[in-house]
Amino acid sequence: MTVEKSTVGRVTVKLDPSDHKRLRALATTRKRTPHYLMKEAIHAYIEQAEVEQAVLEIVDDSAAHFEATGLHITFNEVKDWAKRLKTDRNAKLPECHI
Amino acid sequence: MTVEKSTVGRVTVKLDPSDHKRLRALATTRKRTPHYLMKEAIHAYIEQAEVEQAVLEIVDDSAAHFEATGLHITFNEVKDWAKRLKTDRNAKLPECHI
DNA sequence: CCAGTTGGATGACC
DNA sequence: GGTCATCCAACTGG
Repeated sequence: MTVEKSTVGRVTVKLDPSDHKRLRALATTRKRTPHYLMKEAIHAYIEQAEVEQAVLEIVDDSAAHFEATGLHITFNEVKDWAKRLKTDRNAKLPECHI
Repeated sequence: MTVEKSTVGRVTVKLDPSDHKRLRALATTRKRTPHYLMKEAIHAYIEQAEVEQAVLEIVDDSAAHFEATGLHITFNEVKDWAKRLKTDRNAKLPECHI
């Protein structure tokens, strides 16, 4: 309507034909459009990258504590923690228990 | 090299200005060009996506076993296993020990 | 300086 | 919304 100026942010990404092909294949498998996956890829990458730095510091520091104390945590707790990091970057690891 | 120049991979991804801005900020922090990160993002996404399906199946099946037996594994082992999955999708979880 | 490649935006078409 | 094509600016190797 009203010949509006969409001018939505388009960014031309130059990727290898191999990547493009795999992207399309993935989209077909997921019943999604390749473009949707590209947006997801960029969006996810940014979120991960921003959280990445925080994770590396927390993990490295916490991991050393686990090995030093010899404590163990359940695999389920590790997964839960990792998922919470994506939405709560200040989420710390749960209590360590034998 | 077959003088062929058939439109090298150019994929225009329409993303929000917020994503584009964050992408540029990330590139500046990493001392890389924004475009390079975009390629990396798509490439990494494909690799992860292909392995994702395998991980979900293995994790779900293995996780149930951990909870059922009540066994625990070290956090370090979980990290090592996750990293190996990216290059070895048939890598199974290490021995469970109390 | 020119050619090839990367890096980035825009217009057009489906 | 999704996809392709073309042009442009900059850096790089010869």
